[in-house]
Amino acid sequence: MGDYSGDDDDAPHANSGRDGAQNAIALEEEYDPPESSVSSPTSMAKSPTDGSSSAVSPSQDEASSPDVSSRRPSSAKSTASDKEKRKRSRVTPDQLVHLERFFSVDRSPTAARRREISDMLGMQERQTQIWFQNRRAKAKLLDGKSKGRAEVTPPNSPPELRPGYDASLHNLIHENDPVTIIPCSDLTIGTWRRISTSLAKHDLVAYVCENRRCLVWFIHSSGYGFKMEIPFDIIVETEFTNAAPGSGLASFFLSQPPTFYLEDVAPANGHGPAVRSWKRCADWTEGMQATKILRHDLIGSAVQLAHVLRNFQATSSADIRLRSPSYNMRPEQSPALSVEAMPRTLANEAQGWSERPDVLSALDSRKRASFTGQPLVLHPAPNSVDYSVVEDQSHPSHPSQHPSPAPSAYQPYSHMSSASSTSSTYSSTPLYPSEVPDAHHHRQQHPHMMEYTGMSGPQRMYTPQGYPMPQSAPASHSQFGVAPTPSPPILTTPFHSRSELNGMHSSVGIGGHGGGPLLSAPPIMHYDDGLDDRR
Amino acid sequence: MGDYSGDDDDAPHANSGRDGAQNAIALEEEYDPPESSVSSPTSMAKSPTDGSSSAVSPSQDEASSPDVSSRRPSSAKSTASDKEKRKRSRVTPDQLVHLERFFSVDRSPTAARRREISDMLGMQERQTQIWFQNRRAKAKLLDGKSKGRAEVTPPNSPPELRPGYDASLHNLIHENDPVTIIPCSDLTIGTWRRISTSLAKHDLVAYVCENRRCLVWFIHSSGYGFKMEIPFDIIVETEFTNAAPGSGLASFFLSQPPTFYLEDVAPANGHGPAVRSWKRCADWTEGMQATKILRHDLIGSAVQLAHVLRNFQATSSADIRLRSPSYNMRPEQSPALSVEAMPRTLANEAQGWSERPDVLSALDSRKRASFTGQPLVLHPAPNSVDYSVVEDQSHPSHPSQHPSPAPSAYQPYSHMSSASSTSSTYSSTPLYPSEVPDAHHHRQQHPHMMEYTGMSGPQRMYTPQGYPMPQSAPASHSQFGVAPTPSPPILTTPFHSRSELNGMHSSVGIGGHGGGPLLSAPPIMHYDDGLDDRR
DNA sequence: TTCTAATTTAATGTT
DNA sequence: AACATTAAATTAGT
Repeated sequence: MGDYSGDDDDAPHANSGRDGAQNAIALEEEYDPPESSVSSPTSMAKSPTDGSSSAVSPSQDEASSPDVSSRRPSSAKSTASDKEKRKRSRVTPDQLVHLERFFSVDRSPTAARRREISDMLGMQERQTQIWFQNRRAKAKLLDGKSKGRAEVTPPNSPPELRPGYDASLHNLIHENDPVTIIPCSDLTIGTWRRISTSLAKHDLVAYVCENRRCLVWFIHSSGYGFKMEIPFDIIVETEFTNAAPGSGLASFFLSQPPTFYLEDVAPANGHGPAVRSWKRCADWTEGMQATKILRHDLIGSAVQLAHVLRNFQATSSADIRLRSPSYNMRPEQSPALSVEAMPRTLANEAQGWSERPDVLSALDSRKRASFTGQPLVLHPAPNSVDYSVVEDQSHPSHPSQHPSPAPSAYQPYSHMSSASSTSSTYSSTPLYPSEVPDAHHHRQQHPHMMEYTGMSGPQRMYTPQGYPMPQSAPASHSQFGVAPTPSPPILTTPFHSRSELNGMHSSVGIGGHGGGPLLSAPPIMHYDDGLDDRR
Repeated sequence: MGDYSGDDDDAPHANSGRDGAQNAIALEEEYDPPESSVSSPTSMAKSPTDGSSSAVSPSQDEASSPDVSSRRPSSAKSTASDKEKRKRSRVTPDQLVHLERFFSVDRSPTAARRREISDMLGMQERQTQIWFQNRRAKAKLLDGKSKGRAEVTPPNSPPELRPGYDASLHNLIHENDPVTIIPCSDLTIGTWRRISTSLAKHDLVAYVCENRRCLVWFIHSSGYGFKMEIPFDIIVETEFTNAAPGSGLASFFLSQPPTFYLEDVAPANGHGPAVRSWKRCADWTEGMQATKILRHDLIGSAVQLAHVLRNFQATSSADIRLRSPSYNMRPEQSPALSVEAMPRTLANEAQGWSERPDVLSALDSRKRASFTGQPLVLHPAPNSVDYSVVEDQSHPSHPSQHPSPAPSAYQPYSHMSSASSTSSTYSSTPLYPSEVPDAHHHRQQHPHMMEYTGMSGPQRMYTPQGYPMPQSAPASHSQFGVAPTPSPPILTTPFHSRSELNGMHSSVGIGGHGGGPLLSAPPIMHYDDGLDDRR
């Protein structure tokens, strides 16, 4: 009855038209089987030992003696050294680093993308494919596990970082100091906006580094890591507003622009598995807005954000005013922020971010919902809510955290300039072709958004002076010969739009598939002068 | 480095359209009512194994008395359990056994046939269809692989069993002892004849088992395995004649009937995947001719046969006379055996074997050509031809195999009775309705054929006495309730004529589609008393 | 033992 | 139906 495809009728498949040739996928292309042992006659299924994936074997020596050339451990595959049995190639540590990065960007790369990766890393495509498969399986297992745990996690437990303590996340940000993760979903600076696709993907991570006394926004885009650090000392004011239930908007008002970093991956040069370090660089936000606009809006876990802000109040210097969390959970009731509250998203979309409209709109609506919540009313922090100190495990939390100095009265920032000055400011440094000043103006229609939008004077001076602008680096500087460097995280989420927007992979580079028009901005290149990551 | 081709070209597959957003969901498929299906609750990936095995596991007892209920591993539980995404059902071991059998008969069953199978096995039709698809893919892969390997095989290598060492073949015959395959195409015993459709299908396999000191004819028909074993010691004489170039006819003259076996498949009783064993049984040849006619004619590879015969000479007991290979390659010159030499095929055809006349006639003409070759002249074995011992690899051949007791002089069998006695003999046990005594008489026109045709006395005693006749087993004894067991390999090749001969499936049973009139013989049933396969 | 590379199988989607 | 591809499950190797 419910036959699924007509399909009946016997097939006169005399064709055996073998070999699409192109595919090669497969199951072992290259069964070069001089004598591969059919192995046990027990069952035909059992003896897959035959030469499936020969080649590759990254010789083990490179584990210890790392030689950059390890990238292509098997380039001269014809060595014939391999007897037969050699199954199980090992992925080298540096290969692993990159694989993990690629994975964090796109868990299911297309065949074409896999091929790129394979070329870059000197792996067989089959290997790469299998690696991703297994990695996906592992990931699913892991976050299935963590999820299962999360469900079991008592909701009353203190808002420390998730018990899960995502190791891959910490590997991603590779900070040497302990950090406290702040789950977040959305970061907005001016018209520049970054949306996290899912918490699991870690494309947007906020965290606090107590040791270095700074807040950090980490962004993972196109396989590369970006971050900006905000020293506690330049945070002049914070605001907190409840948005959706459980979710809050924290606004940080700075006295100076943050410091920008870019991940530098030295492919196992000399020895040791691929050194990744943070290199200081120029503002990589679109239009360098983060240099000009000193207000940062972060949407994330209400309790965690509240806790972080409260902590600020305790530890940061004198002029910090904690505007405090407000816990009136009435998200739908206050239409203070209408849809127009987020006009910048429209601007972003106008820039060509149209792929996956379904997801986009979904996220957008979610975001709007966030902003339709409580307006930015300032309440004093309810002391009744007592959260323990949020600390990274393995991190000895500072015992005395200056138990909340008396919050002084709210004092608005007088040094803010008008919106008009803002527009003039950044139009004077037209570094990004994709820059859209209009969006900026548009945004200013809402008072909450424009309030701290413009800023003048001293901050401007700080901007890209000693630090390289992305465009200035030579293209040949990339790690791989293959049109390498990532585009800066201009905006939006890193969507690997399986795009078929044509064969753009050759020109766009590593993480660039699907970037679309956004990638018209010149790629950021690594810059490694004396500036190294401080710590 | 031909491994990943297409490397050079710039991946023109912009088409590699990955999920186009919308389809990603695709959960809507929901192609079936929540009925059967093993349905592993998706989340707990680890457990499906236990679920399937435990649910199905035919306990020990029902291995002997195959319970029909095992057919539906999930029938009872099917109710509410399958909540969510019913993914990845697993085919149970016993289902698998039967699927493999069906597959061996017909790789591409029609939709109707699939439906039968699905019903029998308690699978969804969709599952069955997919299983066959995947199985075909696997088969293609496999024999593509083996073929590629076979081509590499040096043709100059000694006529040992092919280096290919067809694992599937060995799986098919599942002998515990090492064996030496004798490629062959045609086996004739009296009017009973078995033609191999192609070597690849393994529907007729001859092999030598040195350990057990016997020759074996293995037949795969209708998904079931049959074999008869001929102990070296009962081979009183052999003949060899060249037939077509490279092909020879070996005749074996026995002192007793061979021993008959039937494959018994115990569907994974208790644990372990489906135990297949050889059960002794009654003569399954048409009219039990193999019990009465002690001459076996085997056509196969000349060199291999010659080698085997020569080996006999060395290892077998006294009264064996090797009539020897004659290597006069003059196939066309001796019309000693005319077309009338093979009247039995006509008889066979008269019995209704008319399907696929194209193939039949083709084979027939080939066979005739074989017999028009050198007449059965007996030459001494040319010692100049020295073949190394044919042994299965990985088999430590027994050093001392009763080093041939002193061969006594050839003594013709005096106890053989006339043809008339023969007819009376087997008419006294009219077990096979389809038995055709006429054919027998007909056959006797040829001296070579009639020489050992009749036999009496002791051999008769050996016949189906302690061994079950196929008919004697109760029909309910089958594993499936559905007219289960195979017909004996009455004659001819196992042709799965996608028959559409109408809905005969309900009565004929598992492998029976397309059997046509031949299936009028009652099916052989499994018999499992104390007799187990010896080894 | 755990982890991971590789294999096998059921299923899906595409053509 | 073939074909490619994948998720799920399993098998091994270190």
